[in-house]
Amino acid sequence: MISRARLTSVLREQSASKAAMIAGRLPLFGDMEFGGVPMSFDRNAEIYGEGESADYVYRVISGSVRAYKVLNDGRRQITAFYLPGDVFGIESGAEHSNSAEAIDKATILVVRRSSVFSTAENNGDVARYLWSATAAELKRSQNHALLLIKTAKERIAAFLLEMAGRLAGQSCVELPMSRQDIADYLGLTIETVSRTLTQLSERSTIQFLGSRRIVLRNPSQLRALNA
Amino acid sequence: MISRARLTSVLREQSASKAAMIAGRLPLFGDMEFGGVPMSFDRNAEIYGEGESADYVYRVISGSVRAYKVLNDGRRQITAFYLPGDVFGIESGAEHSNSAEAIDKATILVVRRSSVFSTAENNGDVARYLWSATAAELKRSQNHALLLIKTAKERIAAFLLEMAGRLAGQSCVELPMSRQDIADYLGLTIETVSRTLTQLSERSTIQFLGSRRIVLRNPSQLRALNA
DNA sequence: CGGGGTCTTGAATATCGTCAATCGGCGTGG
DNA sequence: CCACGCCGATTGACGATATTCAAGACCCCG
Repeated sequence: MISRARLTSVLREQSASKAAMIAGRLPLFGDMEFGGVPMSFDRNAEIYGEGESADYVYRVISGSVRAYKVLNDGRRQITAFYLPGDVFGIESGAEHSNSAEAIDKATILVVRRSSVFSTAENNGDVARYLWSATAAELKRSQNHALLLIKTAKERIAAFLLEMAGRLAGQSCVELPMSRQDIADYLGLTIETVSRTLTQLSERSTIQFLGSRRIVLRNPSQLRALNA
Repeated sequence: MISRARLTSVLREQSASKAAMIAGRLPLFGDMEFGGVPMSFDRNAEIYGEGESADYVYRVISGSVRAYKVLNDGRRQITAFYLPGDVFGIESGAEHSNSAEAIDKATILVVRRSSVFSTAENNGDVARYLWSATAAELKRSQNHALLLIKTAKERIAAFLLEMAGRLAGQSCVELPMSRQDIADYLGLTIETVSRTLTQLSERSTIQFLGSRRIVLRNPSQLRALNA
């Protein structure tokens, strides 16, 4: 994993030389580009921690990311999974309100917050983007809360449908995250997740091609579960 | 309840005469005022519904409000309670992403969205306020999701502490909402809420002065539960 | 007083969690 | 190339917590 000290120095360097702008031409959102640096994170490497100063904004280039909060006794609630193309880490305040880690080896575009914010001062489109991105997160969060009042079967069904939609799937979904990650996202235990998936497989609603490769044989059956 | 047609006509009238601006002088947020109208809503009256056009922004003057989403089988998740001073109904998109109802007889300041938005175009402070209000909602929503993975006792404790804090309490909290509202906020049943409150009362962590008036006898005990 | 809604309480059940053992894939090293 | 060991996933038996169904108490308002 690349330390935060290293990140700072990389960005300082880049800012001086504008090397990345010349080389990369990577837009942060839409077609808007702010001269960020693509960085590589190892599996399980921390990208930022809850309470840390929110000095950067991120975009997934490849791989996947989990954002989460933890209770003092260790229980973890994953608030979101971010997949290639997703922007995350935008904060209105000074600090990150949750933590983020790479799920697998991931490449993340890292952009200075100040670079985005100062542009937003004069550019209404950028300001609106920041707001609408936050509003979209809010919607997702509220739908996530709605998930957490459902039964285990319903939560799993909703999860599979969400992932199938976002992974722009062929007929087959390749999940990047472990059973523990799924459990912590859905507010269940790893055992309940496993058992429920097994049940769905027995009813041939889904089919396993390895524990993380899943074919949705009967999506409408899943949708029916999706109260 | 005042119908939406009536609301529209009230606001059109007001907009022409500016009567409310002269009479009311009611700021929407901070000291920013946009010429809204105070309106009265009966107990359980709908303020807006999920999916409706988000043409207005609201601020509680007196009384209290619940915002919620429902699953198609009727299960309801209350996403937030709004108390006097709280602003709600701000949307980045065109539609409301949840519904809102008055919990008790409430007076709500209703402001045209277009009036706020057009100001935000030229006024960075207003634009920033809109964004930071959405970001604050996002934080609350994520903490709410964190609530939903806790045990019943922990959820009740967190709820009591939250309400005690927001109701600017003396030693005594006067809850405006029913047990059913609490249950739907915490993802529990009404019976579990009732039983858990009874337990806390038996251990004299709290004391009842009527079913909705509660004294927090031992807040630190509640905080200890608040994992 | 009486009635309707809200709240509480009780007993039985169901769902999910816990604890524990086993399986299975995969990479490493002999 | 095969054996071992590790980590993740599955499965089973049991238990705890919250739900369900049902009855009764309380309280406010007419």
